[in-house]
Amino acid sequence: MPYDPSAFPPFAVTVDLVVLTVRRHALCALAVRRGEPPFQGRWALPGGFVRADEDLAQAAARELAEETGLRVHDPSVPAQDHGAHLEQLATYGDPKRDPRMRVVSVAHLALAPDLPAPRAGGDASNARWAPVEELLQQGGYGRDTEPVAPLAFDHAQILADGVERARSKIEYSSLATAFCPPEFTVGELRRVYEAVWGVALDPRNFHRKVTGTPGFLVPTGGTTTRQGGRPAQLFRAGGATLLNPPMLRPEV
Amino acid sequence: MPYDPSAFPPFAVTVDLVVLTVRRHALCALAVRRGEPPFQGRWALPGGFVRADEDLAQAAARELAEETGLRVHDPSVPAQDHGAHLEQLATYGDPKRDPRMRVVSVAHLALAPDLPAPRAGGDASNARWAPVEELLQQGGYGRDTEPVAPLAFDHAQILADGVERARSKIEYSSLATAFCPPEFTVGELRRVYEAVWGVALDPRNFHRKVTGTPGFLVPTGGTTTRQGGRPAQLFRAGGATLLNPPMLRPEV
DNA sequence: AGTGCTTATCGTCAGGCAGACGACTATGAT
DNA sequence: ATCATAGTCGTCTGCCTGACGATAAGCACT
Repeated sequence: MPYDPSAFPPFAVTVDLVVLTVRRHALCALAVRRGEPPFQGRWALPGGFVRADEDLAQAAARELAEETGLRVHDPSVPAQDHGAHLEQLATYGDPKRDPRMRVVSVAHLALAPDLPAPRAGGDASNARWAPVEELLQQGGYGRDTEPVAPLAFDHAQILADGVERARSKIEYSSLATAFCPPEFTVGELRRVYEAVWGVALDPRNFHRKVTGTPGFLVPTGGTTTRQGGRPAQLFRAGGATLLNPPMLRPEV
Repeated sequence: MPYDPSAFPPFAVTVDLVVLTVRRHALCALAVRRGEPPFQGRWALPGGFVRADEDLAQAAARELAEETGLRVHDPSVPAQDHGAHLEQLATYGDPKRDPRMRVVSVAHLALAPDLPAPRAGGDASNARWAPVEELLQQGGYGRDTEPVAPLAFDHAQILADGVERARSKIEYSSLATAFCPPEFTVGELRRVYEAVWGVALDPRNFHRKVTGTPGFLVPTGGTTTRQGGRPAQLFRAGGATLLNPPMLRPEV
């Protein structure tokens, strides 16, 4: 069968981003306000079309930089100590997910430390960090007792999948450190787990677990007192990327 | 910005399938021989274009049925006791992955019990089950001391990702039962783990683990002796889909 | 300076689970 | 009858976790 362009239907391919961070003890996602139909005025995940000469990961990294200014952390650059974690999440291709045309969206998951105010192409009022609980509740009320419309398209599903991926992945990997600044304390790391999982963890057992896992944390020698209380040792993420045995998420 | 078809480049979207099964104590994948360029005559993963009105999962299920005759197991049909497991794996979209045009492929992972001879549109010589080791070794020799060409396109990467997904997912889920017939013994299930992981497991500890996990296995009352030796109890997969604590994969 | 509050860090103890492995059972093959 | 094969039940030891007591070292008061 020779190459026949009419043998397959054309698709538009986009990348959508679930960008997560931890702010004020809550897991938050980046949302942008749609300026055009469909779903005009509603909140959505950031994203855009994949360009003709671009890999999917490149497109996701480009969109992430455009929306947040974040560079993606590249393991091949050892000196580069900052930058977000970015990974492919899943692909969504329901024929009716975009009323305009057939769009297949390759969703990506990005994890970032707490950032300054977001920018969406320079317009701050059209982008915000919102607690994922608030974005996922359908037709409820947000923090300001302001009615919240569901996310545009199937973005609520994408966000839920991204949050679930993050929740499960910090169990068995060092991914939680992606939410932390380059140097952090055990308590700050514990608060990341608590925010992402929405549970309280025993500080003593947590401390034993993370400091007792070889290669997970590397002490930098410094201490800090930015949390109040007794000064805490500062750490950097160690080379170990897998956590074995995993951190156990408490039952329910 | 109004809707402008020229604002985004057109893509072809395909689904590719990593269909895994366990045959003769080895993890095998379904491969089909390409009948046309590019990569004519080389082995590849089964797959095809997504149709205009089709969801991605529907397209994958359709391709799976066309290649193997397998129906996908639908949890909403309780009486249906056979059928493959099918899940989305990842999406591959390098601009040069197909020399003809820009193709984004949404790979899916399917797990099936040992099947009769494969069929590829009725032509058996163009489809086969091959041990994944054989398909993944680059330019080596297969079981018949016959030189093996690498898989077409980026299918070696896709297969490797699918195998890795299967290997890790049987740790913490009941997915290994998808490789078994509807009724199976503890030993048969253990041989699945051994084939997928490529290790030997202690039969006594394995038996204790799987029979001691509530809801994982349900005895059917019958016994069988198809493996030789003492007759073994027959089980069906229980309702538990998550295995907690997980089955531990031995080190290295 | 002292008191109280906060957070960090170290220790102890009991229970659960996994790895190693012995022992016994029930079939088919010779 | 004996052996080979596979299945099933126990035992023991070590590791890890959850629960929680105790101490350390800062800050904000008075």
